[in-house]
Amino acid sequence: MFEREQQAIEAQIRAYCAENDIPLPEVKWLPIPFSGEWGISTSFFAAAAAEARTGKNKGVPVPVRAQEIAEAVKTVLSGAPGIARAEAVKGYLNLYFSTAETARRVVETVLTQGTRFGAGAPKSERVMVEYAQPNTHHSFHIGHYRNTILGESLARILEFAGFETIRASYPGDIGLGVITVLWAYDKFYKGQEPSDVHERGQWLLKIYVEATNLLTPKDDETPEEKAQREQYEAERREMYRKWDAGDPYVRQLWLETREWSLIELRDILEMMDVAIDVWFFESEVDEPSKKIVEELIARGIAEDERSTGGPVIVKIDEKLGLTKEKYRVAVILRSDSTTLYLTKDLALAQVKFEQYGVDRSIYVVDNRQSLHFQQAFKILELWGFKQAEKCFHLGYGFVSLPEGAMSARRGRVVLFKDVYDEAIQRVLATIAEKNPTMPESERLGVAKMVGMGALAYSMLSVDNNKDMVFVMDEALSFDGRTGPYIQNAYVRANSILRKANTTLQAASPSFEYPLTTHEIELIEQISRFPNVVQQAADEYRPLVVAAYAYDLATAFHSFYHAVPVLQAESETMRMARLALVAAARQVLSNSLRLLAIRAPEIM
RNA sequence: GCCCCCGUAGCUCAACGGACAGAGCAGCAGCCUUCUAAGCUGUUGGUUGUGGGUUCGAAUCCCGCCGGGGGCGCCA
Repeated sequence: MFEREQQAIEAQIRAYCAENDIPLPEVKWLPIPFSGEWGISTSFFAAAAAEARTGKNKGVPVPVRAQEIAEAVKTVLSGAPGIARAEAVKGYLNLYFSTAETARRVVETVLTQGTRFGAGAPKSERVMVEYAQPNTHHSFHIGHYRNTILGESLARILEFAGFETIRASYPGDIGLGVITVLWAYDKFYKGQEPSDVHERGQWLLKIYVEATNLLTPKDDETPEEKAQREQYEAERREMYRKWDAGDPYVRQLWLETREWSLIELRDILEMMDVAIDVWFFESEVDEPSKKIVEELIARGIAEDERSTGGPVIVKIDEKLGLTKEKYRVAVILRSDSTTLYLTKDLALAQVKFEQYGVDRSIYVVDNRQSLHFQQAFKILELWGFKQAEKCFHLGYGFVSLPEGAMSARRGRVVLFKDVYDEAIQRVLATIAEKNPTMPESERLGVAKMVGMGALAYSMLSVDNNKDMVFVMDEALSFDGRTGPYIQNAYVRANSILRKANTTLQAASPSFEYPLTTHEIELIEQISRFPNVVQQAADEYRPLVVAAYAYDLATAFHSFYHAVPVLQAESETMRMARLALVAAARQVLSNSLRLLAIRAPEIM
């Protein structure tokens, strides 16, 4: 927040250490815990340890020496600008800010910068985030939701941190699963499709499940059943072959059914407030990827076993000279010369870097595919694609259900649309109970925002790489550490400001009065936001923002409960607190936005 | 067999290598003539799976083990 002062202090510390021959590795600033006042702190353990290694001060324990240094530095720093007092405790140097000045600067900065408060300086790097990769001809389930909300939040964070960000969606619109649906639809269901967008999408999923059953060998199969199944299997293969050859009938059938899925997907993305910049389709990189395979064969990286009925493979470990198996052998073309998921990812990487000129490419895809991406990136490297090192797989734990893994085939999936509908119903019920005076015209809109807020937060408040079990009652809880709790803080702030009926920008607030600990804590939280954004962007972790938003909301709720604003005892305090409330509302709004959660004006 | 992820309070999860490991839920006790009680305050609950190592300092980094999940030649 106060970088200039902080740097000046840092320079003074360095100067002191240099004069006294104390090696100082780095100055790391931390907020002072056990608050009640605020400030920054740093420790001298590293310096004391480094000094001990040089042989100086033999026999003096490091913590003791660290405390000595802290005390010495403290005397040097007395009277530094912006610092009310300094103390040396247990090897730490704590610098307490002067409260009135700090409070004014924090609040003013937020109100001046508004929606841009916390944003990072523009970085000259273009980042692509790929997420939202559901298969077409299926329905969007809660696992796809985690992927999409994670990717969207990450994209918003990176963008806000200053990176030029491109959001990419990569629906799986071709592959054996898609062909399976096409085959069954064409054979058994053509012309029977439901009219509702979502029902139609879900209907395709039902067809997929049925078709898969018809095609899966059964234990007690009769010879007739076996013959029937093999006949179906042959038809499915034939359909894939025709698609691959560009057969007009199959292609038309495919485009039409694909569009049903895409219509549903676009509708869902809109519900989630997600705006994709670039749509890639697997089918579009199908042909280009075959060219890469040819090149890999020609250059001896891939081995073509098709003449003996085998596929085209890359023996990655062998090419890298590894003795232990790590990347293994990857199949990059089926024996019938059709491409695989991996094949297409090779071409897609090329498109991203060469056609869209990105500097970095992030793939938000669940952890189970980590081998796939390691293989893809290594093959690209072997191929000589130098940006391979700029590809990053952001894995996350998959979502399962209390009864086990989701399985479309067994009909055991939780569809996003069902959760969405349920969320809205629950919020409407809660509104009826808690805020019966809310106008009817507002209710649905608020219910959507709050319901989606609860769901989004339940996903984003768990670290990416952790698996999660989806339980409706937990995901749609409105109490405690949840999205609605944060939204409610925003609403309460908004309510005060609405009733204040004053314009704030007139005078700059004065905090020249004894601040309560609640005000101090709230200002402390507000001032953390820019660093939080930076950390989240560096680590690719929306969780950092999610945790912060909750802490900020907690600080606000406590403040709200304990500190009168409209009824403050003096006009100065009233104006200062109104400004603080406005600042808190702004930062709550900014952090919710990074989580792709909307902030309702009332709830 | 090899590779990846996870293991922290009864449950679900946090914790830039730093000060007393924190929240929510569940439990218990309080707070609505005052800005929205979707809230606030207090309280119960821990040998961070385990054994070593590195470090002034380890839940965090390294190695081994145990337990759970996932992946491993023509699914995506």
